[in-house]
Amino acid sequence: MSGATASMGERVHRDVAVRLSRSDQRYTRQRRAIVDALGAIARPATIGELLDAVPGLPPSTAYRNLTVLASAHVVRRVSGADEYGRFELSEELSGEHHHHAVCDVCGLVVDVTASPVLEHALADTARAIALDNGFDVAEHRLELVGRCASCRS
Amino acid sequence: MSGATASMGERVHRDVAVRLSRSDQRYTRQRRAIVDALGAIARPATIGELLDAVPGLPPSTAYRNLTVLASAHVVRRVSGADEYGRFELSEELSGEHHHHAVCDVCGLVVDVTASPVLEHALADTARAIALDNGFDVAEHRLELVGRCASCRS
DNA sequence: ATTCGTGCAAATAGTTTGCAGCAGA
DNA sequence: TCTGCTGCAAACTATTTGCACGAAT
Repeated sequence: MSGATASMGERVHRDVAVRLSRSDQRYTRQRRAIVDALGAIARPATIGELLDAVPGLPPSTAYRNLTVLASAHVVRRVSGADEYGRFELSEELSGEHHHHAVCDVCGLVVDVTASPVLEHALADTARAIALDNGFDVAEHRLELVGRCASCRS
Repeated sequence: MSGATASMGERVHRDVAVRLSRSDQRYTRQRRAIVDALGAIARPATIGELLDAVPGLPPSTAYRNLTVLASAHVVRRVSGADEYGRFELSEELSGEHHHHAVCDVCGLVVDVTASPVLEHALADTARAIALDNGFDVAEHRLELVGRCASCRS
């Protein structure tokens, strides 16, 4: 496996650069570092985790850049069980549609993927429920709540 | 319909009292007011909404009581699109299993219910996905993301 | 009576903003 | 070069805590 130090695929960085330039934004050292860190962590990360993962990244810059990256659809804001801002690379970038499993003890959030068959079934059900409720739905998210391995004691 | 002023069903209050006494907690004026307000609002409410709904409720008391009520399983903490603490009565109390539709423009969260058939299909799918991912799942939540009526402009 | 809840005010933590200097396109 | 990003520090806002008084069992 490639280390967390190595930058992630050039493809991703190129993609990010394009998305940013669309909004007249630059792809800078810190933004690159944030994207790399999110790629390395590989699950929704809190601001605190990001600050730890990128030494020398001041909170103000982190917040500002996450806002910018979110509006450029490079990252997405996720909410877990507790109230901490969590961010992950957008699905368009990471290339895989996934859902989340949330530990109701420690708040950890991990990614889970559904097989195509299950994903299809899920999408159908979500669409039907939305229809029944007159909601104009763009997207569905499934959250599995339970215990993570380390809280299962 | 019964007004928002009237206290909600006695059954609910009795149930809350029992749950609280189990943890050696008292069912006080403010806790009662919070339960009534959540019942009247009928969707996940932010702290701010609660403070408005219950005149004379100081923030400190609201936070403290919501924490107590949450650990007594009277209310549940919910997260929406933005980062605000939101609370709703627990499903065991309100008696109905439901999901949430989140407006990705204004952050409003409303309850949606699924027909028994759809709910069953959803539960099956969720269980299968959890199984595939080796997650010990207690509960599933579906979130529909889209636009609420007033943001649909 | 005794223990816990309440409300005020002060303390904290998380997040946002102003501004002068550095860096990317 | 020219505009926008960065980092520091100050400002805010949301949430938590200490403490003396009032209320529930």
